[in-house]
Amino acid sequence: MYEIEIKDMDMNQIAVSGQCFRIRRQRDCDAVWSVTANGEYVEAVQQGNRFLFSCNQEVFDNHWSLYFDLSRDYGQIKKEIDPEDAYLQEAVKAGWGVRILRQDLWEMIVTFLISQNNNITRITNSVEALAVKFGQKKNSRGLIRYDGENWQETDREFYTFPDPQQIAQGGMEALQGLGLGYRDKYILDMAQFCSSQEGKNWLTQLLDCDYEESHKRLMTRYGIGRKVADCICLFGLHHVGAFPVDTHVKQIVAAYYPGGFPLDQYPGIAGILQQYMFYYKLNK
DNA sequence: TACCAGGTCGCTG
DNA sequence: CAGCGACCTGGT
Repeated sequence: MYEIEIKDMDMNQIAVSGQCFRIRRQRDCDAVWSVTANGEYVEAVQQGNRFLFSCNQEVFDNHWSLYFDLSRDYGQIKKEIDPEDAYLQEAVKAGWGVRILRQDLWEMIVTFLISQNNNITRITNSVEALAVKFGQKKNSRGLIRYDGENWQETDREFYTFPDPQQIAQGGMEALQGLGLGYRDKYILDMAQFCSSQEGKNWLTQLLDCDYEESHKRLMTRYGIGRKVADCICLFGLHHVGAFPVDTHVKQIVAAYYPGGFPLDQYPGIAGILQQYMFYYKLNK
């Protein structure tokens, strides 16, 4: 176990902010969060700014610290927001603990292919169904309460998110029954492409492209339009200047930003502000 | 019963 | 290039 103090972070807000679909409350205990990412698993308990993780400090420093984007000062971001912008200020007040996680590129590609014209409950179910069906079952450590106040480690099982080959393996047939709907063909096409050498290179090279270039390259693939490409840039490549405009953001802009959202005012951080607004709209 | 959900595709004008 | 209907599916 490892205990650490972290500012500007709230597990619940992150879990329901619509950027990740594999952070959820541990089924046996509401206070425990289970997090699956990059082939690893950890559980966490939060009390205010204090967090207890089920991994040791070395694993936390090498893995989870990066995942939770701890090197970025979100307090500073908040200070850069226009104090006159009432809606954004309200959004930050509500979603003060939202961060942009550093998630796996391939997982984000598949996840946001699933997300189109869909809702968060169904996306979550489909992502988990993919993991259970095609992912690898692994063992890790979790947290369990042993008296009123203290925690100890316990064994857990989890499923990794499947790689392209694992998803492509069974063809269209294997993708039925996962609630993917018509998106199944996009996912199969992407899985087959990313299993090829050309696709592997494409994935690797995306990591080195700037926002403009990666957005352009993502858009060339079947099933990825402007919005999904922006989500992949923001959540899978950590281009936090990307500003995905979905149905909710459209509604926000229409209601509160008659002249359009002032993107010019926030170069390089618009995606973080978008996340505050998105969280606020869905959870107020 | 219709409409909606973190949209995109394919077709039409 | 812009506009528009179709689209899996589960929930209100």
